[in-house]
Amino acid sequence: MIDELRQNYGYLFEDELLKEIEAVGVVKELEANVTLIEIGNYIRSIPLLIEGAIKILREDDDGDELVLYYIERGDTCAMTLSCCVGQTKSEIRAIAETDVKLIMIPVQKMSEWLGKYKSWQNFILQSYHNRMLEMLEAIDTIAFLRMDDRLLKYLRDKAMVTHDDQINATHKQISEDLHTSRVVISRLLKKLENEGKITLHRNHIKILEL
DNA sequence: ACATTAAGTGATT
DNA sequence: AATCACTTAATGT
Repeated sequence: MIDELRQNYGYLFEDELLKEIEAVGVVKELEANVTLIEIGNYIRSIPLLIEGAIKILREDDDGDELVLYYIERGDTCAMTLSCCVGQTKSEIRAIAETDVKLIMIPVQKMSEWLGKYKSWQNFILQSYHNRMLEMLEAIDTIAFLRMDDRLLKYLRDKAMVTHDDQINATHKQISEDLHTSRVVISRLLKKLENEGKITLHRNHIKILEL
């Protein structure tokens, strides 16, 4: 575990902190599409991502989902942090986008380290900041962009996060992520295909250029 | 061969 | 951009 830690966080944290993380953290491996955090859950530990990607969703009153942002290697979840500190319920749902390996850190340690390690403090603050920026971007996308732009961004994000130019999702799943109807996605995807940016197949999409 | 599920399309709001 | 109604195509049993 210490090797994986070094590899992914070594440049961020000092040795002492890495050792503490090793002593107290629990490694977890999850398959794709497993729910890590459900809305309303209380959170008792902080995830540090080693491998894979996690998708953070918000759910509205009707139970419709909306993707807020993705967490990747070297990230942690900002929502988790605010929940832990405030001892409140989770406002979001976290689902493993790919197979995922992560280290869970108990809340107490995480706040203890805040005072103890400058690097940890920076890490937390930095990741909070990044998440904030991503959130703003997500809001912009929803409020100001039309569906076709949102779809493009979605495809780009998804390809980036999975490190693959093949996207395995049905039009229906995409439409649910983007909070729209399947028909609209089909039409927009068709348009992108005609523009030569993607090719469509049953159950997956191949990205040519974005 | 038949049922099921994914995707494509025209018309309407 | 959403919804309906319907078609076509791919896949599973």
